[in-house]
Amino acid sequence: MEDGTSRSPGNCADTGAVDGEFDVLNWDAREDCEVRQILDRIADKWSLLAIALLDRRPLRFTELRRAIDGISQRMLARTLRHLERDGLVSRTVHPTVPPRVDYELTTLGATLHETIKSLVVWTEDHQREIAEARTAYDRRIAQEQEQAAREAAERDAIARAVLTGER
Amino acid sequence: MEDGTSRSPGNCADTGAVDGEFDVLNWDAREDCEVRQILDRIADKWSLLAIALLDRRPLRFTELRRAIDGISQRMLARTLRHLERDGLVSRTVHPTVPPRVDYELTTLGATLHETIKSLVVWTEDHQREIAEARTAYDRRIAQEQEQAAREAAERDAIARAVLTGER
DNA sequence: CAGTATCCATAAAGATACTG
DNA sequence: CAGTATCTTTATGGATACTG
Repeated sequence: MEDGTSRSPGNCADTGAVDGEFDVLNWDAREDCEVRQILDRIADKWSLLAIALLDRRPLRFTELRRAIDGISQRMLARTLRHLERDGLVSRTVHPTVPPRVDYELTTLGATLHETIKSLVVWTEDHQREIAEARTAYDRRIAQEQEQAAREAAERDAIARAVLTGER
Repeated sequence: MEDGTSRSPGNCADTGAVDGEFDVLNWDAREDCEVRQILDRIADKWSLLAIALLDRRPLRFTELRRAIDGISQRMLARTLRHLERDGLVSRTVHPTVPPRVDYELTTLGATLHETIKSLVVWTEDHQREIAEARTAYDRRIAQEQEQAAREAAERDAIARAVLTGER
């Protein structure tokens, strides 16, 4: 069996009313902070997709597996157990033959989905901008490398010329 | 040098106006979908924190390193390059001695921060609920295991009794 | 069907050392 | 200071076998 988050409890949001300016660099500073742990969990690649998909209707294990392209059986099981443990997803076993297990968002999970959705919507809205930024960046890097190569070649040529002259 | 996202372009949001019900399981189904790739990037553990921290003011490399507890130099450099490539963060080199490099959110990055913030706020708001859910889950699992152990012991006892009787 | 358990190959993250 | 290069460790994914 694999373990989940069994490290130190480490709650860090108990700083009370401190200086607002310094709080900035402190709000989720410590790694063992509970908020950081939760964020790591829900901002996870697979968790995000699972929650997004479960919003519409309950889904079975295999339905999720098919819907989330690229996830392994192991990772899906793991992700679902984590989400269940955090109270975001409920697992319902129907005592039928063959067995049927439905996963669905809890009330808590549904509230999370709202913010997740805004993230997805943002991504869709700015997809093109990001693609353009990437293209521009890659082009710039390529140009810089070419430039560096040219300069290196030039230095080489000068060095060779000097050596030839000295000879 | 490490490469970034250089796989197939794979845009999948071009399905136009299809059946809304089926679109659900298709909206980010394919792994090489551009939206999926962007989500994986921005929903990343470190990216999230970097963007959250950069919202307040520009920060230097080392400031970020100190502010994001637990991040390695390598991962910070990597994360920042990714964010820069995606046009979310700008990198400004000041030609001073010692060198000074400022990172700050771009306009695009600032819009993303809005949704990231809602995620962080959600986490803070529901931190306690999640903690309770975890405790309840862990307790339930422990009880189930105890129960299973008891049943196994009982079966053992019965089996032994039968064997004794047969003997 | 819905998993868990295990072994293995690979990829990502971490630690460390070194450079402009 | 702001990184890159390199090596090590850990996490993840794939395949397979096995339960209830």
